[in-house]
Amino acid sequence: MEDRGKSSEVRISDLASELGLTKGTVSRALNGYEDISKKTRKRVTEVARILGYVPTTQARRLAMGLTETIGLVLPPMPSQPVNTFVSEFIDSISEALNLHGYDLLVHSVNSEESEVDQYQRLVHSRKVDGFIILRTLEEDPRVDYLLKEEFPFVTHGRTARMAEHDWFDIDGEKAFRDATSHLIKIGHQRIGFVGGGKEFFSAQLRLRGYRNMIEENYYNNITGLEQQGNLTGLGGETAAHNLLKQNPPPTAILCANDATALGVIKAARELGFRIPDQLSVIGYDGIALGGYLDPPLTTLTFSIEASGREIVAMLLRRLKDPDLPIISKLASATLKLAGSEGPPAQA
Amino acid sequence: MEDRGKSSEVRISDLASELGLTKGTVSRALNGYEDISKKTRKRVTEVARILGYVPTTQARRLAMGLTETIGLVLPPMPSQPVNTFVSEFIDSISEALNLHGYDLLVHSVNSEESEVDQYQRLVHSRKVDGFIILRTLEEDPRVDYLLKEEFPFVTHGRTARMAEHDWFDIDGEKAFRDATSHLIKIGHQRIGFVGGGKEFFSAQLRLRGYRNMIEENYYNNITGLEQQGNLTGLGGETAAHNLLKQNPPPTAILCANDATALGVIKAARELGFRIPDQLSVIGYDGIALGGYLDPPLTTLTFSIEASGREIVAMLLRRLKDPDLPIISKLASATLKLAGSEGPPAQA
DNA sequence: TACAATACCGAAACCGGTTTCGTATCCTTT
DNA sequence: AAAGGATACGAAACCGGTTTCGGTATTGTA
Repeated sequence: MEDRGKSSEVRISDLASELGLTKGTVSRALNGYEDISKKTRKRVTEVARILGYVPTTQARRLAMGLTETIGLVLPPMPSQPVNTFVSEFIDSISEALNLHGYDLLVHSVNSEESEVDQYQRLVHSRKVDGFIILRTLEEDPRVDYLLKEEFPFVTHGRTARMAEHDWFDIDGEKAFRDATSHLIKIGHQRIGFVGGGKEFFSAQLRLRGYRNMIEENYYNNITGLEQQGNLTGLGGETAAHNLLKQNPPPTAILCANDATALGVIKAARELGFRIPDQLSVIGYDGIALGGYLDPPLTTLTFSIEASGREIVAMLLRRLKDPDLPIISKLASATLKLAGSEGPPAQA
Repeated sequence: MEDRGKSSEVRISDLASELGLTKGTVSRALNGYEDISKKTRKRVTEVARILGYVPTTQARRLAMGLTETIGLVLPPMPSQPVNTFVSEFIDSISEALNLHGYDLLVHSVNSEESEVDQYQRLVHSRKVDGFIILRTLEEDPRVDYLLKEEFPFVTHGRTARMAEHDWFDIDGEKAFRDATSHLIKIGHQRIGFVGGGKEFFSAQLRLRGYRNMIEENYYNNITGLEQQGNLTGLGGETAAHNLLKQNPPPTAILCANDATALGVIKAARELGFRIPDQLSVIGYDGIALGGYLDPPLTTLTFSIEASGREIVAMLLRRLKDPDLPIISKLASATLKLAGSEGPPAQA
């Protein structure tokens, strides 16, 4: 309403001379210092509004010694079939950050540099106050580096050093206990599992949940049903082939994520298995698209948006008070029954 | 190799006093000015390396009067089933930008503010040098605003004012001519179309391609086969219901994007149509997940990564030379035949 | 040997803000 | 009426760099 067409090029000094004040006074007036008379403050804010003055972020941040920016370095994505997670996550954290006056800086690692180099550059050039780390590994070099630098960050996912840093994670172990338990309850005995790489800690925890529940139910004499995947559709396909060629084949397969589940389903179809009659499949992630499969994908789901908000809140708390003890939060996933799982066919 | 454990807090003044020089001299030495002796320059760079000096970005940018940052404001995403586009796009543009020393700032619009407000804030606070705009509308308020401010930007997608601004787009019109032509060639006569909202210019152009090809082949007496969708799975479902309850129903349906196609396929299945025997479906976007459907989705595809690189190149050219005439590029999509389309069943 | 040219660096202003400190004016108090 | 304390603002330093300008020491030339 008040803007004058072209972008306001008005600086604080312009405002000051326009008002017959010094820029220091103008700054204090606008920032609510108590040593400014009501009358002057009103005059200043009024003229600032009319002239469309907005402080230059760069200058303000330099003077105050902060960046108000947090960094997100996108991990290299190995041609995932369904990366919807990343965009939703970015959306949610940027919204949460913006709400608190923070900006989100997104970097990606080019092929010539290592991932840690990217972090190092951002730290040294002081472009960000902190990081959010995605897809943690059990032994994570990014975590090692930032801990060494004592630089603030929060991970999405735990690591071997989780006692030393803030983290947020979904309780994948419990989630897979639940899913396994559900399958057992409806009658399955030979339940397969397709995991992620050993390096992904979260995927390992999901395996642990599956394995514990299997052992608790005395099926531990049934072996050879664990497959190492890589969290992609292709990995799911080959793993499924390995499982389904067994005799007898498993009647259900749990997958460490939905992408893997898609691969498993594809391979199962090609081998002539009907889902869910001859094979139950359960994924993990809750990608929206699962609902459009035939049958719709039963999966373990959680709110990406809530995760993002929570992580941002944790990071901002950390930035405000670096001496806080480690913060962590374990949220839970819920089993969303759709159509890709059911009782096993009668033998 | 040379770093000293904790983050380097060494400033240019530290470096200067360490060397017995002034910071001006150090700055010039590091930035390749000609009035510095070889010997001094070597000494400076050497000590800088040992101390791990890296210039503070904020200060450098303030002094030089630039931000080296470009902004991306995520458009509100109405629960899209498959947003894989956004993450891939972000990945590619951030990589391209980083390569040229630019940063990517991602904002999202919270519910209380209008989208244009978000742009306005970023412009006035001088956080970015330019924008990349996604999902253009035919009448796009973001474009109107930035043109008024004479602020640099490149759109992904055309607008009604495309003659006045830089843009990159996929030739959706040609793509849908191709797809329609393909369907006609394999024998289809009743070909349906499910579009996007009227406000999305690109979706309108896809409709135009479809319509032209239909008319050229004298099927223009066949009407009522165009449906207005909204680029989501749900929209596809309802549109498909409308089309398939006709008598006779279409034997093929073209969809303005893959999400819509998923909805169409789901609805078709529910109504008992076998794909592709009784109904051919073709999407647009080339989402990776299409390959995991049964049957795999035939779709019009293009390289998101190449698009991102191209758009970044355009924007950087624009920033370097604001007086350049309008730059634009129309890339083409290719029809990726999979399994969701085929000859119509014999009548 | 004297002088002009050149090479090299120091000093200081500047970018656009914030913040500390000092002081003049005003009001209150005794 | 003089002293004391608030009140409200100006002056200046500061954040961490870059860039212009000017001066001195060194070299080259006559």
